[in-house]
Amino acid sequence: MKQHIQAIRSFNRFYTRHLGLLNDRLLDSNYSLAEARILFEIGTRQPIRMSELSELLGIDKGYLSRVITGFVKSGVVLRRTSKDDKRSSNLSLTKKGEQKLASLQLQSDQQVAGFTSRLSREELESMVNSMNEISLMLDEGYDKKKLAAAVTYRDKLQPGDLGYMTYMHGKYYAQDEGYSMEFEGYVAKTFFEFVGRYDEKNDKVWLAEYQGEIVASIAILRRSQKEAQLRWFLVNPMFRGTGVGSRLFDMALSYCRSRFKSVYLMTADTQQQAIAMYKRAGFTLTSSVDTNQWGMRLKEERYDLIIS
Amino acid sequence: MKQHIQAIRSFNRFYTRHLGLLNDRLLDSNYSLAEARILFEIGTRQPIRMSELSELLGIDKGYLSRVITGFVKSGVVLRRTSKDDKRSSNLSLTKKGEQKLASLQLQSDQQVAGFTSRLSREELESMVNSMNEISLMLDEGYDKKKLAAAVTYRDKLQPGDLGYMTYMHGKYYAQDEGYSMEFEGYVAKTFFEFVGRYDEKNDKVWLAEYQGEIVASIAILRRSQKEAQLRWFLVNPMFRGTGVGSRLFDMALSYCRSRFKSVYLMTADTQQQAIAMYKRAGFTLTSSVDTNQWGMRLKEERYDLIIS
DNA sequence: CGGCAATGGTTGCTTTTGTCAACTAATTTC
DNA sequence: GAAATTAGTTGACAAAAGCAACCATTGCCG
Repeated sequence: MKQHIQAIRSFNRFYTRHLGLLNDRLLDSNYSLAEARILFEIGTRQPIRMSELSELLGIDKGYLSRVITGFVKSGVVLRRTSKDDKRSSNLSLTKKGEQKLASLQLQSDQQVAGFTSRLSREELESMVNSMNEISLMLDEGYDKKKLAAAVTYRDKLQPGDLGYMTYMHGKYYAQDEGYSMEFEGYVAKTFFEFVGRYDEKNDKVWLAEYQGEIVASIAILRRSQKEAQLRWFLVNPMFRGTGVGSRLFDMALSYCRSRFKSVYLMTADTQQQAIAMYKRAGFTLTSSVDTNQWGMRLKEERYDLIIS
Repeated sequence: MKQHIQAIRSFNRFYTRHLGLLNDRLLDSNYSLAEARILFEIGTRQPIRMSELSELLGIDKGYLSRVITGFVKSGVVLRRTSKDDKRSSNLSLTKKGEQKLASLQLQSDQQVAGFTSRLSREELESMVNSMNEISLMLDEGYDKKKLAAAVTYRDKLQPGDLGYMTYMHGKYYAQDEGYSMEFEGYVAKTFFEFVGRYDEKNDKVWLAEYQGEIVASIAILRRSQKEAQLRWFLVNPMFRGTGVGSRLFDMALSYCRSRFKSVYLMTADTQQQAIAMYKRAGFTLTSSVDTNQWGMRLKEERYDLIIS
């Protein structure tokens, strides 16, 4: 915790300096940082009221008023009294303002391009992902729902997916349950078998991704004409409680309903959270066997769901 | 490219605002942002010269001079003329300065803690990783060497490692060579077999990690009393050309030299970069078979190295 | 060695940036 | 329909920052 805070403060210092460098160069354009920010916001949100601007940028309304007056005088901004509320005025850019902004944007783009030119495509992508994550998490209204909203879903398997799923199983089961590494070998085996018999028409895998990385998985395998098996249901701890898991689960179940008469799954009795979800969906315990696997004593349980 | 730049600029705007919020609250302490930054730098780097400070923080030396004079007057900073160079002076904090800084730090810590309190441990960790990456890449002196310097190495297998290695094989071989998904299944199989016969005393795996994620791997498997096989040598594209690969390769080879009479490896003729490295180390081509695997026509080659 | 250029820092002067409070006009609330 | 609130303006002022001239010292080069 403590060291995380130090790391964050160190980043804040670093980025203060970095933004300082960016802004220094901006001064060539006859616009101050504050002016450029204001111009930019008017440009992207026009028409916008002054109070919104001042709120958005955290700038004093008195100061803002003067800057806007200057903009109006120099002909880059149009100020029109609002019809709904004669106290306030709507701000928008004039043709000239659009031009000024465009050249400012270009300059800014080039600057950023300059700072990132030494990065490879992979590095750049990775950095942009990092930036997106930080914005997301530090945003005022951030909560688990926002995180979940940044998740995308797909049901088409890509190279690397099975490996990543193996990784997740190995890592999280060891982390959460203390399973030994044999478990990961076992999972690798199930995937290997799966690749051999994979039948796209019947077997389905759904994946949830965040920033290009898999954060949750589930699969349905056809076991007979009527019966399917639910497998590899796993959610990255960071995404538990976000609804990502239940969304995948729903996708899988609704596929089962359209296609099979029954579904079963194997799990360990320690998987309380998942089991609760299974039960809520109507699954019932149909067998329970004591085993001594993956370095643990546990009950291997089978749950079945008969589809009405 | 274009959209990456937009994303970066968007992040810059976001963080400008974020830092603005942080700094507003800082003003309670009677220190301006600039003063706080100066105090902080003196505190962490003392003794420090004014020219260094001005360079470090990007602050005008005239302005800095005045701020320092103020600090000296209020008794938080000590200014002593340097012995080596009578033009410059060494700055350090007085007892009082240390105290002021400590309380400033505390305040700053609490502020950051406030902004991150809603994040879970996993989220916080993920965000800090992101911040570290950004600092690294935007740092002035950044190059591949710096990236490589942030890489750590280990030879102890952890849960998840084999899965992650499978993932890397599946993803990168598909991306770089166009291999089909069967290849990943095959790799999964080799790992599964490996877990079954893994003998810590003879078989070794080395992994390179960056921000807690595996970015390169290599392994040596004992095949007989005298012979070993080199396997799973793979480097994340972002880390190619950084020396991470050759470092792993050296580790593996030096283990072989201490333990076996010969090493062999299997590869495809398309792996030009890796093959060049093998040859440089003294490996020679000993067999080459045309195959039709993983959706490709390619030569499966065997390279051997006799250890003198 | 001497002279000129460069460096480290100070100071005066200036502009930019920002704050605060008082004020007007319009709108909302009760 | 009076009181409170909101949107924006303005004047006065202070803080923050930049610029250039300047001094003292040091480094460099013929």
